[in-house]
Amino acid sequence: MLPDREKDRGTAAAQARDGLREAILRGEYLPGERLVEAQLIERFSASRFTVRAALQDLAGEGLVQMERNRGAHVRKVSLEEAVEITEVRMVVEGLIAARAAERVTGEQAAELSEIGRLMRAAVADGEYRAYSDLNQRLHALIRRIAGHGTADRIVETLRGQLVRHQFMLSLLPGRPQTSLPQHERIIAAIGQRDAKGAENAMREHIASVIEALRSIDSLGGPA
Amino acid sequence: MLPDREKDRGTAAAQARDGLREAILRGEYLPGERLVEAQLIERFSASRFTVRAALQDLAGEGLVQMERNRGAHVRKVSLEEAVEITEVRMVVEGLIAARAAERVTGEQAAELSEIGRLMRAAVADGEYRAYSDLNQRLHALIRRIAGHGTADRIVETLRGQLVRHQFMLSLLPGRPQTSLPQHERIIAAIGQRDAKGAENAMREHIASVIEALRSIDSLGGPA
DNA sequence: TCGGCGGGGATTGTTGACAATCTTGTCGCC
DNA sequence: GGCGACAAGATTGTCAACAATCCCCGCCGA
Repeated sequence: MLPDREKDRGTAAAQARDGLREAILRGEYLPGERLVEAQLIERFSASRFTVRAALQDLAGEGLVQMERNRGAHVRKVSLEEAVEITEVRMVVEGLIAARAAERVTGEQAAELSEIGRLMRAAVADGEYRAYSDLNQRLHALIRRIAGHGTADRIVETLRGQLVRHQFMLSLLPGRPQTSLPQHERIIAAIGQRDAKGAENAMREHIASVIEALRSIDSLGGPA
Repeated sequence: MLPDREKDRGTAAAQARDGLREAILRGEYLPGERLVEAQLIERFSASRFTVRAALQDLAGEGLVQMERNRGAHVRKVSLEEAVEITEVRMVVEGLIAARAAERVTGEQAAELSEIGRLMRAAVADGEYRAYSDLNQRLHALIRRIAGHGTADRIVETLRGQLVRHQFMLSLLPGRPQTSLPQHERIIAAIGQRDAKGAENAMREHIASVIEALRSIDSLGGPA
């Protein structure tokens, strides 16, 4: 989906694009906020040409929205859209998990188990920030094991569109207790090279994320 | 994934982008062929600025590949990539089919059945071109019923990257006989509002497309 | 006081020119 | 005759200026 971008790392255009993406993902620009070209020019010491190219790229990734003669805004993702995006993530990460189960090596399986152990420890100690990091590491490792470039790019793009919602998710009390056993099932299935089981476990996991997403809204959701 | 583009329909930029996309999809520019800006400027009577924007957009869709200082090429999709892309399509269209089964109205179910009847007739009469068109109509209708914007955009983007391979698929003798019953099962499951069944039927159908894709290669594949 | 109507400022859209880079063809040397 | 360096041409990368558009604000009349 996304084009390979390894070719031009370091150019002004790439720097502006990556810098702006980071800034948006970090929450420096809030959803709906206007991205004025002149400001970005100053911030990234780039020309308008470069800034516009960066904005167009990020529009392609779904992070910003451009309207003719009205400029660029940080895209606002409604709850409904967030659910849709997560539904797609559910099936694509399911595919990734299945493929990871088919291709996993012994060493990689051990790495997965190690993450699982760290996760249990983090939950037991109430270190939710660490747990959240491990969660990311787990999903990333599974994707690396699967080695599915197309699915990978899509998931990465979708994830970018959700950072804001994901962030709120991690604040939900009780989430780790819910997701820990799900993660363990995923790890176990991949370790046993059980493709179908891994896919199901991953889908159930993300399905529960969708439920959590919905519950966020009902208790005074995003701004 | 793709940004909404209804805002600027009719502008020079949109015309260049859509025109170029059509040209690539029509096979007017072959995979690997260079897209020289000067030529495109003349062809679409657009400025370089506009042409570059169009190229960048299509790069975001995965149709063209841009390399710094080396210009834009029509992206070449290897068999392996084609399989990957179709695998993702398999799971995402599965999601779409499941959702279509949940939301289908009586009228829409009748429309689906009608397409099924026409398909049977087309295969019986050996009208494979008509069958291929019906195939597209069927998938499009299912997507419309599902009303899943995010999944829709992704499938559309992926489909674009495969036109060349899809085209060859339709030439495979015996394909219609294989896929007709699969289509019938999809239609039946959606008609019965059987979400799980619809998803499975769709996935089996596209899984068989993947097999067909692989077999194409083994008998003297794409240039 | 409220609603329509310009005017001014800000912002984006577009163009053409110039600079940097790559590709190709040729020449000279080994 | 083959190989590498060089130069010319082609192509893309970047920029700054100009034109078009929109939005907000104050003004006028009902």
